Amino acid sequence: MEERRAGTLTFRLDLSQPLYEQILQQMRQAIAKGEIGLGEKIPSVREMAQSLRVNPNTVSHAYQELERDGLTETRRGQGTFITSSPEKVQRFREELARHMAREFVAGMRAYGFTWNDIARFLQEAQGRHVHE
Amino acid sequence: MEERRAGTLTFRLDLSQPLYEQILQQMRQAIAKGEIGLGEKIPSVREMAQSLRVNPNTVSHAYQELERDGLTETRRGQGTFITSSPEKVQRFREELARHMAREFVAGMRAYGFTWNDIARFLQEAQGRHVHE
DNA sequence: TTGAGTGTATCATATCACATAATACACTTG
DNA sequence: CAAGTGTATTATGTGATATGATACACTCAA
Repeated sequence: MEERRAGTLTFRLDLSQPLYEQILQQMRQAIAKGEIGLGEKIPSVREMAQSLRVNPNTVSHAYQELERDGLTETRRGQGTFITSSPEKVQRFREELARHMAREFVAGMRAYGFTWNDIARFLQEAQGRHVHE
Repeated sequence: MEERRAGTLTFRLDLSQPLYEQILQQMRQAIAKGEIGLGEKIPSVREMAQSLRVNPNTVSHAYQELERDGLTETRRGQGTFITSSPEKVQRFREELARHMAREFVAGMRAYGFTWNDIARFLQEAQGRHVHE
């Protein structure tokens, strides 16, 4: 429920999930939405840890996952930077979306829902948002 | 990866999730799909534990969640039975589907995907299944 | 060259969820 | 009464997570 700022980013952390997972996901979302520019430097592990009031190891864990995602590059002695390759971000977004969609459809089918059911509940869920 | 049988049911358990969660989900799915008849008795805690080669406490944990779902009724000294109310099963299915759809749409939007994106990836995911 | 700031690695410690094991209790039925 | 129900309790063990304290290799500006 509480907001914590780190540079231009804002984080919401709670106890429902591992901290490093929450940091990781919110960083992924910020990158995917272009809220951090390509090639931009993100706060250092120690800075981020202090801003979020979290242990540096926890931030480091999240940063290492980001690099495995291909979303960041770390330069020893310099810091961690968003990848300057739009293709890598795009690839991440597509793989993620495909994964989420597959999981959702498979999950619904495991409970016996047909494609028509799925479409119906999605329409209902969409109603809660502005159509873009 | 391994299949374990308990009465008419078949379970697949691994180490990727808590055991009680896997038992719970697969029971929910069996009930939602009508693979267990309304009012039917399900294996006792000890039976199920032996069939699945799992601790009775673990099975008990799953059974108690099932009752919280409104999917089963427990009669002390007799056993655990699927609810005989079709409405309760229907209600569970609807609430579950609504929840899954909302979570999915919200998750996709958190990464900046529009409704058109969502529809596109869903079509792609659907292609992996038979249209019913 | 030095010092401050990078990411990273390694200990130790603590907590929590999960699973198991062993018992025990209240209840129902044959 | 005996066997089979679900449930509760206590103890033990394990793994993931988080913290804290240090240390190391690297880069860059002063």
